[in-house]
Amino acid sequence: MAKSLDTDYYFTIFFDYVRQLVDIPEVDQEICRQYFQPTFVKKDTLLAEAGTVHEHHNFIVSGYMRNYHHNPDGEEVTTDINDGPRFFTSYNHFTNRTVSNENLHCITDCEMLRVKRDDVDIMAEIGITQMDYSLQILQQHLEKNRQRMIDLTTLSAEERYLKLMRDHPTILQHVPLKYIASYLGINPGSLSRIRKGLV
Amino acid sequence: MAKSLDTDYYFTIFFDYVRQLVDIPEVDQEICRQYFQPTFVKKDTLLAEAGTVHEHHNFIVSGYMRNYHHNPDGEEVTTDINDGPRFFTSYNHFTNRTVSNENLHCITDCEMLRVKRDDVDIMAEIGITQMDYSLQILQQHLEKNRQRMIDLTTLSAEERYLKLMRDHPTILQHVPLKYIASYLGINPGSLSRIRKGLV
DNA sequence: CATATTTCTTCACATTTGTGAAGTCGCTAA
DNA sequence: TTAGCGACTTCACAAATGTGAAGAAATATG
Repeated sequence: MAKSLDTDYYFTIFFDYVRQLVDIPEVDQEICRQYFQPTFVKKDTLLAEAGTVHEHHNFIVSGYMRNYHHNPDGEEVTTDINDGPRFFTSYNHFTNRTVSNENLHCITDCEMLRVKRDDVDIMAEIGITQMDYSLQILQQHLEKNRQRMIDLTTLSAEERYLKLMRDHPTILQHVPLKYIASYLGINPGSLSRIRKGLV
Repeated sequence: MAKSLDTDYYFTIFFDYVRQLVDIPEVDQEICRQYFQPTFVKKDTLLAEAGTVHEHHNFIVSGYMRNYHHNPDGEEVTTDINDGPRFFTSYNHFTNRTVSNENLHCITDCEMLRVKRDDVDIMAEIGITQMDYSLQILQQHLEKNRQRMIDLTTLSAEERYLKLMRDHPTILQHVPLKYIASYLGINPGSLSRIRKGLV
């Protein structure tokens, strides 16, 4: 019944995060403990690969991950950088079980809670809470996307970097600059010059 | 029972659109006909204003709309441009009934189906279909956003314009260039130069 | 129809950002 | 330790985009 002590706090962090949006009945919490698999992943692991069907829904307890793909020219493009706690999945391909074109890269050591694709459906059947929550979290993501698109269309490269620095200072300490440059849509050389100009 | 003939095709278009993602039982269709209000809006109408709580969920049957706000410098920024059929609502503020910072502007004459905020809840109670659909449509939007962010970070201004031209040629015929420029994150003068260079 | 207003274009110039080569630094593996 | 590799920086130059003013074109208004 009781889980091993050392991964207990995974769920503490997880439930605290979820409770920001919606209440979780005891029953549902137990279901989560049953299906979510505490996982430790070493730095520089490729958790899910482009060209495959992603089998897990991931919740980052701690650590830094990024999402990237290769464009038609073969260049790597980082589309998202995350520091937990947060869900981190390419919803579209995941729910439809289609081949994803994205790679999930653990930049640092990561503590995660993972749930298999099939188990998501089982959980959905058991309780409606999960669906309700899904709606909310999708909306939250949409809102974040909206802001990021506004930033990309209205801010200069330097302003985007400054904003990232202000809003997510720890990312800069953990994530290689080349990924940050790609995420911000800035050439690595240009980012270097921008950083130089700030001191 | 029967609706007036001239707005009947509003629902035809609406149901055809929804059916691309999910089946709609007859019962649900009747509920939709009951709560969705066919609306005709003249060109250059401000359908919903920043600083207010948006009271309607909008489905564009035909016409061109845009979403814009004013940034801290007071400059107008177009964040989305749509040609129907499509839903068009700032989900986040709508579902939470919070004051929106966005303006919904009908660029051309628009045919729409609108449903009041309160009625959305009633419909949700009646059937689960609507919720299931919401999940899907939110995911679809997320996917579109993702692609747009990729374009903004990896394509040049000219490439973004060319892509819009290729994927949505009719937008160019109906939407003033200043809005398109704002949407693409390009200075209107620069867009003019880019267009000149293409012939 | 004439006028006023808005949108779009054009231009010269400033600024920002990209590019590719070269160099520095630090880490890792043999 | 040393060689090698990847990440980051630096530089000079090229290219792309922004800016503001002026004018042309289109559209709205009386």
